[in-house]
Amino acid sequence: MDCDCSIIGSINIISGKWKPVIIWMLLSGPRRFGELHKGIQGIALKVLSRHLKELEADGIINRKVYAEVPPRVEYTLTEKGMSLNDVMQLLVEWDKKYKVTK
Amino acid sequence: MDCDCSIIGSINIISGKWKPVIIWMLLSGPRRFGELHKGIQGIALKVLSRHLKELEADGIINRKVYAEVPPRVEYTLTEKGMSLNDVMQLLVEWDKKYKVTK
DNA sequence: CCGGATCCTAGATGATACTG
DNA sequence: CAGTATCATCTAGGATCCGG
Repeated sequence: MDCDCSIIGSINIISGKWKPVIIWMLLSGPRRFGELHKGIQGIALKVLSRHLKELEADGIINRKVYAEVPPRVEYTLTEKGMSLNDVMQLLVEWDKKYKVTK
Repeated sequence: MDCDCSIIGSINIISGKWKPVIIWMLLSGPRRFGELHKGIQGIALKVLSRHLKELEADGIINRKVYAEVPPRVEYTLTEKGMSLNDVMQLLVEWDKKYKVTK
């Protein structure tokens, strides 16, 4: 293929059962690991952990560790991650328009 | 969850290794089963078949069967499917901007 | 030519217990 | 608190054979 690959690349990044939700939550501000876990109903710790690592590797989010007791880790969106806002908004609008989500 | 679900719904529809490519191909006009199979390098027949059924079930594409010999089946986008054009374009632009696809 | 039916594999997801 | 380790499960994806 040729023209199609550009779509696959971007889709892959937000593909994953929970990645869009993670991004969505971070769009409204920094979140700690525990907050994400609590906010995303039903996600397994392991999955959240791996998704966060993948998103970090893709340059979508930043991971900031505070050397405190108790430990604290905050996740924020990078500029690249922020730019996904448009895409997310469009998807939400599209969903509303066509009542995809029941 | 609540606000997040709207994203999951729309993501799920275009989630799948080849669905974006299928939609992308159909955006430029109707395609026959064989054309899609030939155009999408490396996809298995079964996968293409299932993806098409799912997309049809989701109301994204139409399946038109011609009672001819040899058999002919054409797939076209529904209005709902067409409306994904904006999303796809945005994804492509986003990819270009951030060089996601190598 | 267009797929449906089957079987198979790998990776994604989930639940629980354990560590720095 | 923020994960990792481990085990079980689930599902998408792929290959092949067969029928309309």
